Parts: sequence; structure tokens; C-alpha cells
Amino acid sequence: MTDIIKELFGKDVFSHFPTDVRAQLVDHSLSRKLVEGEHLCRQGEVWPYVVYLAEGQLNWSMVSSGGKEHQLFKVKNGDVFWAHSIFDDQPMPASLSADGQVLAYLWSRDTILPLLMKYPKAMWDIPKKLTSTMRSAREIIYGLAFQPVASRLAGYILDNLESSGQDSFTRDMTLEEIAKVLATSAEVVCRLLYQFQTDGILKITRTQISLEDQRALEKLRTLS
Amino acid sequence: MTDIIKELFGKDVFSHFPTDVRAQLVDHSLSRKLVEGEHLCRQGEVWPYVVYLAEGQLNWSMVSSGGKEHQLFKVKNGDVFWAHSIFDDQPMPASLSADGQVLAYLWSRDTILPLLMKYPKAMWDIPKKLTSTMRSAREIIYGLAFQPVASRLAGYILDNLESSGQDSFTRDMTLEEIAKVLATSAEVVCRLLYQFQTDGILKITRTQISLEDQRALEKLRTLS
DNA sequence: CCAGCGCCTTGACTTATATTAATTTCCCTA
DNA sequence: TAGGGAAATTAATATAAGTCAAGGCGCTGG
Repeated sequence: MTDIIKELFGKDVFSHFPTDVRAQLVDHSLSRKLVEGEHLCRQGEVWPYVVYLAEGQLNWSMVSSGGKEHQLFKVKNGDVFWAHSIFDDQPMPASLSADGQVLAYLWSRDTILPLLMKYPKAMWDIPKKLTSTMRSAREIIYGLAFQPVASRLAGYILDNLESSGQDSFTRDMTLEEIAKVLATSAEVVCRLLYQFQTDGILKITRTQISLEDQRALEKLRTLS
Repeated sequence: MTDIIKELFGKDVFSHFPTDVRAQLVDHSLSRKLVEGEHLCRQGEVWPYVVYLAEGQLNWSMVSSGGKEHQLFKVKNGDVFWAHSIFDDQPMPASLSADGQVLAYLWSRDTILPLLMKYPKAMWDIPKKLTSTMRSAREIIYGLAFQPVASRLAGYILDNLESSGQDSFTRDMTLEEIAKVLATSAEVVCRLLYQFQTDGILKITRTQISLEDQRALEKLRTLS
């Protein structure tokens, strides 16, 4: 625990608390272990917590009015997540669910707010963080609204290649899951992947995707 | 000026400042008058200001990578607007331009930040405000991504009818401008309006829109 | 009063993507 | 090692919406 917590106190907001407060925060933390698919919070619920994700990943996904599920982003290992309800006491607009094994530490608003009031410098980091979230959320959703599926898929592949560090990677999500992220259907993803292959951009097998022409793929991502 | 400022101090954030600080804020305010179409800030510019809109309306609009302009929302009379750059010193993601005559009061970060540090209760209202902005922005952009144009148009008309208080209103925007808000083209808007008429939902002339069947229009809005 | 301009209207065509359904491939387990 | 089930693939079809082009209407200023 101590190592993990040490990392936490290098992050925005938390880095501004003095040592004794840090100890106090450690004492008041709640820890939650989740298994694949389990929910940390559900869309519609009022859930005023800060999360520090010590192990694993969380999916931030929402169900639209049409009943379709869409995954907007992932909370990654080491990320801090400030739930909307902390600030306005309104229902959460999406759900957080575990992607694999998860260990998370939580603090309720009642714990953290008095400390923020006492250390305004820490508090000032919150709008900063929210702004950056807004910026990236806008980017993502705008992509959904204004970029063709092919561009979104290109971006998705490039992101994966980048984080794998190789020029090829093994798909660990089903086409169905990818489709959920790109807000389209598995069939379309499949067709586009093969389209990319005939265009000489990728080589694909059932589970592997390897890059043939990075420049072309990057062009696809931005074009239109 | 004093009346206007009095209103300001009833709002989030500002309501938490004591009298002497309020006076100080009035002293340090910058006032800007704008005429139709003039820009208060431009997309891409680092612009660390808080805005209080005393008269008129501002359009918050962005140019997408494809070069198309899209208007996301309006800052209305009496609204307070916290520009992204205040928090993270990054470029603004969209532009603010005057919709008609505008009178705005501005405070730079250098003026406001020390006061926020001194009055954490005021500062705490900022994340609250940002959260509400995030919620409504998400709603709007998700609409663009997941709702058909017909639903968006239905919502647009219902909003206008509501704010006019009548069951009919005179269009004060060109089809082109409506298209910009709905992220589509004027032709499509036109065709849909006539479609609505043949369906018995609206009666339209060149400039007037009057409601015939509210229930049907509301159904259209939500029915994905 | 009419010429011209901006806006609106309409039609024809193109394209991206959703949907449905049928078929194939792969992998796991009995 | 066969059988079953999940996932992937492919094809056919449907539909929403964008684009282009042409024409019509109504207002304004000379």
C-alpha cells in the first residue's frame, strides 16, 4: 500500500497536501477490489467519490437513450478520477466497471472537501484536471460526430500500436468491443480492417494486426 | 454598472466574496463592447479570462478539422463564463463571438486567482460550474453523434417554441444558421421542415413556424 | 416599378453506414 | 478427436444524409 500511495502523492491535487494530511488521507481511504465486469459505480447513481486506481483498468461507459452502450474512455492504472457527483450531487452520467482485476482506493467528499478548503492550492488543481478531461472528452465525442468510422478505426489502431511499442499487436478485444468504442458495429469494423489490408495499409489475421504503411494510416486518421 | 454588478454577485463563485473584495473586483474589471460578429476570443488563442455577460449574447463556436464551423451553444445575458485557458494555460478550443450588441466584463486570471485562493468556498463553486458545463456539453455533442438530424431539429424547434411562450414563432435565423447549430446543411433542414408539415406536425411559411402536434414533435425528439 | 441579390425550395444523385442473414473459422471441452 | 459455441467473415439490402445544381420567391434600392 505505501508504495502505491507514494505515487498518488506525486499527482495533481494530492501533491499539495502536507505530510500529516497525507497520513490522514491514507487512514480514511476505502479500498475496493473488483473482478472483471464488476461495477464501481452505475450511471444514474449519485456517487460522490474520488478514485485512485492502484491496479487494473476501469471502463467509463454510458448507455444512450436508444439503449446502446458506448465506452467513452478508460481510467488507467495510476489515474485519479473525480466523479461528477462530488461537485454537484447529481447522478453520474456513466458507469465505471472493471476491465480485469482492479484495486481502487476511494475517498468520499466528506473526507476530502475539508482538506481542499484548507489547502486551496490543492483545490486549484481540480478545475485544471476537469478542464483537461473536458478537452479530451470533447475530442473523442467530436470524433464520433464528425469523423467517418474509418478515421476513428485508424486512430484506434495507431493508439494501440503506440502503446504496444511494436509495429504489430495482438488484438485483445473482440470486434464487438472495438465496435462499442468506435460507436459502430462489428461487421463494419471487420469490413474496414480488410479494406485497409487490400489498400496495403495493414496485414491482418484473426487476432493479429500489423502495420504496413504508417503514413497512410495516419493520413486516414486525420483526413476528413 | 452597479446594478449589473449586483446581479453578478448573486451568482456562483462571486456570491462568496465579501463586500470589500467585491469592490476590488469592480475596480479591476475590464469592460468590452462588441458589435455583431466581433470576436471576444479566438479558437487557438491562450485566453485566461472570466467573462460576465451584461448585455447581449455570445456564440461559442468551433471550426472542426474538416474546416466546417459549428456552433455549440450560446452564452446568454447574465451568464458567467470561465475560459479554459484560465485553468490550464492551453489554447481555447473554440471562439466566442458577439451575437448582436454585446457588453461584457472581464477579469484576468491574475486578478481573480489570488482572491479564489483566499476564499476557498468561492473556488469550490468552480468545479461545480465546470461539471454542469460538461454535462450539458456532453448532452449536446452526444446528440450530434447519436441522434438523427430530424430529432435534433425537433429539439431545436421545441426549445424555440418554449422560449417564445407561444405555439408559433418567427424564425430569426436563416436555415444556414440553423444548419450550423444542428451540424447539417440548409437543404436538409428545409426538406425536414416540409416533411414535418406533410406529417401534420407543423405549419410553416418562409419565416413562421407554428406547432400543430406537440406530442408527435416530442416523440420525434427522443425517439432515436 | 423592375433589376438584382440573398435566401429558400426542390430534385437527382452519391456515399457512408446500419442491418440482416448466412456461412466459415477457430478454440475449448467432453 | 469430435462437437458445440463464440467470434469472424462476407454478401445483400436498406436508409439517412450530404452534395450539386437549378429554379423560384420576396425584398430592397435605384
